[in-house]
Amino acid sequence: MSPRTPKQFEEMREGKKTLIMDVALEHFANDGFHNTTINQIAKHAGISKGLMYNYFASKDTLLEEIIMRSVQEVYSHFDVNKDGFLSEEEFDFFVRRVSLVLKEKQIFWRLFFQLLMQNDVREQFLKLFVNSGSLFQAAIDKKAGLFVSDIMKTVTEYFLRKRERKEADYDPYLDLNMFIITLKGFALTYIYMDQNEDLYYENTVNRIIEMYK
Amino acid sequence: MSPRTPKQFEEMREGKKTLIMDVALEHFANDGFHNTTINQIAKHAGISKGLMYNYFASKDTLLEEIIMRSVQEVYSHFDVNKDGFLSEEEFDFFVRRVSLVLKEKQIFWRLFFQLLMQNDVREQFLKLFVNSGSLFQAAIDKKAGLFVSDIMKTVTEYFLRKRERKEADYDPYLDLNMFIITLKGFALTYIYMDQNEDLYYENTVNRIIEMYK
Amino acid sequence: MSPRTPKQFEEMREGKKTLIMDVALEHFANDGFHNTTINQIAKHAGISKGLMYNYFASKDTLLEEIIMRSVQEVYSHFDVNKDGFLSEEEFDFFVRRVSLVLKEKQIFWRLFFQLLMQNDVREQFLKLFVNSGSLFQAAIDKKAGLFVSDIMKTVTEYFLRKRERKEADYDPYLDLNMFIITLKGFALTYIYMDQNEDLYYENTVNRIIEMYK
Amino acid sequence: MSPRTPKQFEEMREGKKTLIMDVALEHFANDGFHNTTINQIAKHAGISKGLMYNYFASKDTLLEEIIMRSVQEVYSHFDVNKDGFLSEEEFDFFVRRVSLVLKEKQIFWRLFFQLLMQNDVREQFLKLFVNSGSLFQAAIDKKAGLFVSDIMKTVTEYFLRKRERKEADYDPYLDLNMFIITLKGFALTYIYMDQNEDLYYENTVNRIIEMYK
DNA sequence: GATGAATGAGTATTCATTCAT
DNA sequence: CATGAATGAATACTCATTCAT
Repeated sequence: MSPRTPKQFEEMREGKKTLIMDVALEHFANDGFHNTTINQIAKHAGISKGLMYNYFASKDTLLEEIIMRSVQEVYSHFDVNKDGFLSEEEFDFFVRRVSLVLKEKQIFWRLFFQLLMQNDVREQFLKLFVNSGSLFQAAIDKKAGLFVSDIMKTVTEYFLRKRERKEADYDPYLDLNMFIITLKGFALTYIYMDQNEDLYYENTVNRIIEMYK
Repeated sequence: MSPRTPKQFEEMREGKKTLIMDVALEHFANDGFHNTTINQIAKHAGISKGLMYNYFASKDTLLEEIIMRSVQEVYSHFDVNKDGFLSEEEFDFFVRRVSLVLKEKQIFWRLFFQLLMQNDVREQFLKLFVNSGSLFQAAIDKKAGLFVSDIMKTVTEYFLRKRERKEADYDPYLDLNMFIITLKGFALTYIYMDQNEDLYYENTVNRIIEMYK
Repeated sequence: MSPRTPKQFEEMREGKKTLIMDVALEHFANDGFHNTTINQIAKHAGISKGLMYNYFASKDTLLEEIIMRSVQEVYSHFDVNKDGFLSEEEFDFFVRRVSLVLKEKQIFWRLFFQLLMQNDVREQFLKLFVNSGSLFQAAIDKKAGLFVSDIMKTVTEYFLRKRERKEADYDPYLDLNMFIITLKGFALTYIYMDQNEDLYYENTVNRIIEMYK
Repeated sequence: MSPRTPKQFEEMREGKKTLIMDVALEHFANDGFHNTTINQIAKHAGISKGLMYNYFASKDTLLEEIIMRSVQEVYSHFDVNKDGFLSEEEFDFFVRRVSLVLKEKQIFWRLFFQLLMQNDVREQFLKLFVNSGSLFQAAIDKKAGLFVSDIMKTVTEYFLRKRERKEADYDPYLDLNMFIITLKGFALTYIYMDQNEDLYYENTVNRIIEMYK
C-alpha cells in the first residue's frame, strides 16, 4: 500500500535492465543484430516493447550497453596495469585466463566477433587503439582502448624478452604473430563449442602455453 | 548489326550474372547481408532492380549462388579425390594452397566467416557433414559437403600417419586440433589484412608448415 | 504536525492543479499541444505522471480546463452584460482592455490562436455561437459562447450607432470588419512580441482607438 | 510493351509528386502537421505508404518541399527586385496582389500561419532575415530570405517617402506598423473565409489601400 | 530484356494511460 | 496522496518483391 521507495524502484530497474540485456545478448549473438527484432527480445524477456524503451533509448544503445558491460567485466579479469611485466609463470596464467574468459562469456564473444566482421564497426574498434572512436566511444574508449593496447604491450614485451632464452634466429615478432593467430583460432573454435564436447579444451590450452611459453 | 547467336546471348547473360554476383559479394562481405539493399547492388552494378530478379529469384538465392560459385572455385583448387593420400610434400603444398585461396578470395571468406557466425546458417553447414541441409542445400551439398569431409578425412589421415614419425606420447588428434585452430586464426587474421601490409604472411605460412609437417 | 483541515487539503489540491495548468499552458503554447508530452509537463511541474491523472482525466481534459480557466479570466475583464451599451469613452476603454488582456495572458493567446487554426477545434468554437459544441463543450459553451456573442453584439451596436456621427456613405459593417481585422492583426503581432521590444505598443493602441472611435 | 522512356518516368514522377504535395498540404493546413498521418495522406492520394517515401525522404522533407514550392510561387508574383521602388500606384497594385495571393493559395497560408506559431519553426524563419537557418535552409534561404527582406525594405521605403506627403507629426514607422498589422489581420481573416461568403473582401481591400496609400 | 514505379508486410520508436505498491 | 514501471495502440519509415510498359 505504501508507495515504493526510490531504492525499490532502482532495484526493479536494475533487475529489468539486466534481464533485457541478457536476453538481447543471446539473440544478438546467436541470430545477429539485424536479424533480431525488438519484438523478439521483448517477448523472450516477458515484457512489452514499450518497456524496452524505458530502459534503452534505442536498439543501438542497447547493443552499446551490452558491449560496455561485457568489456568492463573482461577488463576486471586482467589486472593489466599492475606492473606491465609478464613473467613465464604469469604468461601461463594469462593464457588460462583468456581461455576461462572465453568460456564464461562465450555468448558475448560470439557477438563481439560478429561485430568485428562488419567493416564499419571494426573500424570503430581499430580506432580505439589510436584515439577515440564514435559509435561506442562514450562507452569503451577509456576502458577497452587502454585495455587492449595495454595487454598488447605487455604481451609484446614478453615475447621480446623471450629472445634472450632462445637461439639466434629467433624472431620474437613472428612468434608473437603466431601466438595471436593461435589465440584467435582458439577463440573462434571454442566460442561455438558446446560446453560438453570440449574434450580437447584443457589439452589445447596446455599445448598453447607449452608452445609459446 | 548481325543478329546475336544464342551463344552470344548466353555469354551476355553470364557476364551480367557474374557482374551482379561480384558486386553483391563485395557488399555482403563488407557491410553484411542485411545491411545491403537490392537497390545498392543494382545501382552499383549499373542495372535496374527489376533486372536483378531476372537473374536471381530472390536476395537469398543471390547469396546462395555466390556461395555455391565460390565453394566450387575453392573446390577446384583441391584435387582431393585423387587418392585421398597426403604425403609430407603434399601437406606443404596443401597449406600453401589454403593461404593462396584465402588471399585470392579474401572477400568471399569475409562473407563466409560472417555467415558461419549466424546460428541458423552455421547449422546448415554443419549438417552438410551428415546429410543434406536446406538453406543452401540445392547449391552445395553435393559439392561442399563431400569437399569438406573429404579434405577433413585426408588431413586427419595425414596426422594419424604422423604418429609413426613421432614419439610415444604424440596425440594426433590434439595435433590436428591445433592445426585446425591455427588455420582458422590464420584465416581470420588475413582476410581482414590489407594486401600491402602482410609483411609476415610468407613467414607465417612457412612457420605453420614447419610446425605441423 | 497538526492534521490538515479539509480546507487546507483543498487549497493544496488547487495549488497543484494551478501549477500543472500553468506549466502545461506554457508548453502547449510554445511547442504545440501534440509536441508536448505528459512527461515533460510532469517533470517540469515537479510531480509524477501518475499524479497528473489524479487531477486531470486526460491530456485533452487538461487542455480543456486550461482554456476554460483562461476564458473565464478574460470574461471577468469584460463586464459585458452590464448594459450591452458601449459609449465612445467605453469603446476607448474596451480597446485598451483588449490590449491589456493580450499582454497579460500572452501565452494563453498563443495557444488559443494555434487551436483556432486547427479545423476541428475551430469548428467547435464556431458552433458555440449557435448552440453547444462537444470538445470543450462542458467547459465553455455557457461562458465563451455567450461571452463572444455578447461582445460581438455590443461592438456591432457601437458601430451601428456610429453611423449617426458619420457622413452619408459610411458603412458600419465595413468599419466593423476593418476594426476586427485590425484587432486580429494586433493580437497576432503582440502575442509573439518580446515584452521589452514593444516600442510601438502604446502608440499602436492609441492609433487603433483613434481610427475606430 | 516497349519499356517506358526516361521522359515518361519523369512525367509520372512529377505528377505523383504534385498529387502527394497537394493532398498533404490540404491535410497539414486543415488538421495540423502532427495531426496528419502519412497513412491519411497516402490513402487520400490513393497510393501506398511506401510510394510516399519513394518521392519524399521523410514527412519533414515533404513539408519542406511544400513550403519551398509555395514560397517560390508566391515569389514569382512579386517582381521585387525590379527597382525596389514603390510608387503610389504600385502600392495599390501591391496590396491587391497580396490579397490575390492570399485567395489563390489560401490553404498554403493556413499551413504557413500555423507553422509560424510553433516556436521552433518561427525561429527558423526569423533567422532567414539575418542569415541562413537550418530546417528549411536549403529550400528557402536563397528565395524566401531575400524575398521577405526585399519586400520589407521596399515597403518601408514607401512609407518613409510618404512622410513628404503628410503633416508634421506623421510617424512613418507607426504607419508601417499599422499597415503590417492590418495585412496580418486581413490574412488571418480571409484564409479561413469560405470563398463564397467573402462579401466584404473587395471593399476591405479598397479600404486598406485607401488608408495606407 | 529492361526499367523503375508501386506495393505491403515488417520494424523501430513514441506516448497517453493504467496500476501495483 | 504519490510514484514510476508497465502496457499497447499508433506512427514513421524500410525494403524485398512485383508488374505494367
